Amino acid sequence: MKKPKVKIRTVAEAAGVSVTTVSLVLNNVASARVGADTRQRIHEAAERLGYVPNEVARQLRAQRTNTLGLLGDEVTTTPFAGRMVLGAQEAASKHGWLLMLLNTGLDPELERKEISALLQSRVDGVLYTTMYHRVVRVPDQLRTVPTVVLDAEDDSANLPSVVPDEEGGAYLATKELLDHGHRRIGFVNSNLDIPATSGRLAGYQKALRQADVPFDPRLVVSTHPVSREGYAAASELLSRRERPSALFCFNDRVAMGAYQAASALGLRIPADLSVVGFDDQEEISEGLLPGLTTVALPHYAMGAWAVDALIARILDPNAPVERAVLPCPLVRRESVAPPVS
Amino acid sequence: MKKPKVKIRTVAEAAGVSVTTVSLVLNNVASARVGADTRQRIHEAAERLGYVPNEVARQLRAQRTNTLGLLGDEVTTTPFAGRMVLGAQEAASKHGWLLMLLNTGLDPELERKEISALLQSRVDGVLYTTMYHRVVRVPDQLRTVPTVVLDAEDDSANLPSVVPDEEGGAYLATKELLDHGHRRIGFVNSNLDIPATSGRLAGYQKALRQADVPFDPRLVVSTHPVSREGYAAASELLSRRERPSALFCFNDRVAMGAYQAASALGLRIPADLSVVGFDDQEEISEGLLPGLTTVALPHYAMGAWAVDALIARILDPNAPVERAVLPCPLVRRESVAPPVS
DNA sequence: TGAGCTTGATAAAACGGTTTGTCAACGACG
DNA sequence: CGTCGTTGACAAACCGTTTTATCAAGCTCA
Repeated sequence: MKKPKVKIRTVAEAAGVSVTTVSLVLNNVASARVGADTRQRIHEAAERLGYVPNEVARQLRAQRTNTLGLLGDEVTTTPFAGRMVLGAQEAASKHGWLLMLLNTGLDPELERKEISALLQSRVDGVLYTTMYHRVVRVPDQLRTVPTVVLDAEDDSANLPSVVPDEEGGAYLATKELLDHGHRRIGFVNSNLDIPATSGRLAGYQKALRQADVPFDPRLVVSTHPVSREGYAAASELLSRRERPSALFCFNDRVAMGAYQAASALGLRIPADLSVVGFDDQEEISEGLLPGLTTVALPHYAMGAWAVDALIARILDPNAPVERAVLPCPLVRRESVAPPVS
Repeated sequence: MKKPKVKIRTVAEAAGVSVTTVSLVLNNVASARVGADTRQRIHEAAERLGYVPNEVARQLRAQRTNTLGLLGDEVTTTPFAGRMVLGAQEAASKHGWLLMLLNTGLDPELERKEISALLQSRVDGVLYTTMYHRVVRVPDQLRTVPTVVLDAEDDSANLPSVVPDEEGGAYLATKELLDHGHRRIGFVNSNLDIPATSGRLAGYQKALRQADVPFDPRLVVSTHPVSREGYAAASELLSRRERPSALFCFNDRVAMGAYQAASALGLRIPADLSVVGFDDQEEISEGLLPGLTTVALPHYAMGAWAVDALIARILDPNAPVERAVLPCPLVRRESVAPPVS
């Protein structure tokens, strides 16, 4: 229970040298000239005493904390974003930086003060993130600290940001179905006003166009993108006289509803109906039978990219403002097969 | 782009007083005697200059960071644990503390040094957590810093910890089925050697005993608790001559498999079969049709409890070592109904 | 022999706050 | 009129590092 706090001075005295010398040696300062024997003694003393430098003192002196703040609208902990946080965390760790969690609550007035106070000199930069891809207004208080927008785009467009390539992902999904021979491909889109809605529609259309399949607006239905609504939308689509042979679903939850709709209609997947989802929420995509072919959101990669970009900006404030759009890879499972001819 | 760094000295000069006085006034030190007019001037100056104290300097002086480390085996960001992190984060925030994220990677040797270095004086305490409830050996390096074990129990049993009441949750789940009149209740348990397996079995048995329903071991099957295996296990159970009228599933993923098994066998839920899950993973429990009645793991509450306990211990190292077992509430949806008589 | 390098090491000044101890001025009181 | 307590304010020490500037000693070379 004793805590004789070994500080740098302790080591210095043990090695019979000055504090300066210890610091120089332990930090491997290139310009320092210290005899080999002295170095030896210092290292030994430090080792023996179990010396670890006080990081806070260091931070004060260096005017840098090597810490990033992950600031989000309750996001940070949404199950969805887990991998994004992980990507950020591991990237930070790779650079030797730490990640601090900050949730913006609901009271913006209160939050404003709190955040700027907490941020003050505790973090060198901020990852501003949202629960899902959208356009945000970054709080003014962040103007003073290097910031990167994660899984979102700021309206002013002068901050680095990283978002998923919604269009590219939808293109891949649709193309996967086309490549298997499908021509009547239903699309259960969302009815939310977010980039994913328009982006995925664009990707769907692009793939069709490229395959010379005429776009039929009647095959596209919009709905609130949850399982229950997906069930309803898919049921409607699949009950038509000329039913689609495949369904591209806005997300995995919708796809889950589609599975249930197909089951209710006696349609087997993928024999009678092919389905592709979006998001790759593993509880769903892996849990469904058969496994759901879907498009993965690059959460991990986005988190990592954002951290890299942020640290780059901290180190060099004049670094260019990049706005990344990361690819959404197709994850093949068992829900796609050629249509019955 | 100017940054004339307003520090406490700036305020002092602006108000025409000493640094000491500014500190005293701004921190509302009770024992300080400062004239009302002077206070006024200081507050005005601080406000006008937008002064915010440098937190790092403060930490150095106070020898305290008011920061907690959330340390886990990749946990911290598992979708599952999102609400746990949120609970911890919000509790910390309530106390005015911050949360730092640390993932223990895979290389324990490397990790050891890294962690102890990072921990050194950057955090005042550590939340040691795991992906799911189990017994862990807490790394030695944590012996030096106040630690609370979250969603796990340490083998030495001398650290505060908080875990879900597996038995109580299973009891509630089973009782819910019994209360609806079910007597033949199948239990698809996990085959993993974790507290949840034995605890949930105990709860299941306790509920049966209390309802005077004899325990029939043939109604219990063990399997790897994922959807696919759940499907197989449930199929087997439901294909028996005397099939159970209800299924208690180890977790929601298993329940998801059970839904699919029921569907394949032409059994409607809840008319022909009642199902209760465990975990309340909302993507599943809310996504299934009908909604899955399940037992929620108290992730949020556990996170909050752990933070409260940790801060209490930091403030008073002699605080008693509590080991909490938090209740798992039943979440009713639509998957339970009386059996067909 | 002394001027000038080089080597090895250090004292002291930051970094930006908090806290302790001291002190001058002033009114009250004996 | 001295003494004492109170009030209001501040100087200086401290927290644990890093870094700059300085210095003594030894060596080289003219």
